[in-house]
Amino acid sequence: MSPVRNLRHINHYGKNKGISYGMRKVPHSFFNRKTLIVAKELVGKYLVREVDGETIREVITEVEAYVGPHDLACHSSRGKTARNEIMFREAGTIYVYFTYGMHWMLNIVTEGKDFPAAVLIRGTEKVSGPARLTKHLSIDKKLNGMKLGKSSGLWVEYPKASKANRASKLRITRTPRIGVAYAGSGWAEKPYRFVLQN
DNA sequence: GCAGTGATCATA
DNA sequence: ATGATCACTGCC
Repeated sequence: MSPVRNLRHINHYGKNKGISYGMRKVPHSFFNRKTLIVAKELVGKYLVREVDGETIREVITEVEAYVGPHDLACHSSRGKTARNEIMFREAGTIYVYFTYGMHWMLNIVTEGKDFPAAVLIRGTEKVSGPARLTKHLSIDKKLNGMKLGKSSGLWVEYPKASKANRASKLRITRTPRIGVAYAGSGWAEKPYRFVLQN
């Protein structure tokens, strides 16, 4: 059984009624680490959305790291603004912003308070593309500034340790980030996008 | 290949 | 106040 099939099996196991047997919530401390580490480790974990009594639980397949104010592709690279002040908050805070007049982007704040960095969630097993993902999961500005957890109805889970998932090795590839060609000094080319291979 | 669509931000 | 931009998508 391939690693991904193994994860899908676990996903299916805990699916209905919002129950998550064998799953554990990722603590906020998970996000209070270097953004590249957080990004890479988010791939293969489960994004959980609880809204209107329904629970959606899907494997995260694609993310990008925006590593701090020195990163010229990062919103915080030109100082604090009304929009990006969320990025200066504690790790595990949800940063949702609006772009192109119609799309919501989902990010999770990383690293220490007052260090503005985040991971953009770009896709799950069911949907690819950051704007399609937020539409699929009913994510918009109402979540902006909330923390991951029951109160926001959005969090991340991972399978409890077991022989099955300890044996699974995820195949993750790294590429440059999408849509950041404007970023100078080599930041556009940095391989900060992490994708789970099928 | 590019239109759509409007908040956000820099400039003034 | 104004104009350019935009961590995108879908249709041509």
